[in-house]
Amino acid sequence: MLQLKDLPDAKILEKFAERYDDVDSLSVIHFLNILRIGTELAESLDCFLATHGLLQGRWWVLILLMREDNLTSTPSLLADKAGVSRATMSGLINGLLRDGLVFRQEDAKDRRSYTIQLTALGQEKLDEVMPDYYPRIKKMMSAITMQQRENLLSQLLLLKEQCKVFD
Amino acid sequence: MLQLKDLPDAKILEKFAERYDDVDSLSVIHFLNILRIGTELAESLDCFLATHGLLQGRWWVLILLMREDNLTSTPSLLADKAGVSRATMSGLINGLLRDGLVFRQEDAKDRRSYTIQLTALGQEKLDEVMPDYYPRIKKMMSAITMQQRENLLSQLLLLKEQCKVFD
DNA sequence: GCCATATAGTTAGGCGGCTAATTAATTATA
DNA sequence: TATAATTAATTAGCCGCCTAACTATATGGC
Repeated sequence: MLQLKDLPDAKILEKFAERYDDVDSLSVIHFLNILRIGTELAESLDCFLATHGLLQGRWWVLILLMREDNLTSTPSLLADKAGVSRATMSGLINGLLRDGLVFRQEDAKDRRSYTIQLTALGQEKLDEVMPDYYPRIKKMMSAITMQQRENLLSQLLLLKEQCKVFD
Repeated sequence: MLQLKDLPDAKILEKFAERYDDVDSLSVIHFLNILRIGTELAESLDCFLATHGLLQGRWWVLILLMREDNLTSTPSLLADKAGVSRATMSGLINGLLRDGLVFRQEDAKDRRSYTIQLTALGQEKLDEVMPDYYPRIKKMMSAITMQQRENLLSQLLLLKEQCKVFD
């Protein structure tokens, strides 16, 4: 994420261009603005979740469980889907267990493993958050037309493919 | 940041729409994709900085100092501009001091305060990183036309203004 | 001039993420 | 079948961020 608040303007970049070759001021400004706005959108979401006593990590675990037909998954699958390490998932699950939002069932077949299932309390938590979440997302996205959204996404996707410039 | 890897598709959201009203699947998918791509762009930058032994926090401090005519600033100004707390800036500055990339001058007027200045070594560090950074940014952004970039930014800006939906 | 208030920076402690090492169990192979 | 390799989860320890509390200094009425 880009925490930087004081983004460079053309004047500042001109100064840097005196010392360094190949400074394309507009590219830099555009790139940083994209990162900055992404950060602000994500911070808004975090802030919203906080009003429901949740952070992204735990919220996504609950949602990933609710996606499953039997409301059940395993720590390693959850880690992969949530995009965190297994160590981090251990911690997230412990917190959710402590609060009674999920419960743990030993796996009879593989004694190294266990499954995690959403509890009624976990479902209640989602039933509190999601009906507040979806309308807000709908409202936010309604700020731009469907055509604009598709353009936006396709252009972001082009940039994402260019992440390889940093390899 | 959106760490989630397994973004929901229309089928999953349909399932959620059975339980919750007002689920606009496309809005959710678009919103999460924007956050996800933003996260990936930021991760690429982090990864690039890591190859030069830097993380964003310290890198931005060096750049903020280089922007100044006398290569000098104060901890609190740096914290505001970098978008981190003063406590965090204390830690960043200590690390940079330890590595000799900045140095500290007491303020004769106000004994609570001091100034931080970029050292020759700090400048060398930037002279190593920036000539590697700018061409990559230029190359990345060249994936989309100037017109597309402006559209992209103006649409992202519209969404950013809608962050208020989460208040 | 003195005390209340404000301000600059640091410290302490918490949190969520990471990697690397560890424990325990399963699977494959010689 | 004994052992090597793999896999699942946890633990330990680090890092960067945060807030709240603290220290030291400066400032502004009374």
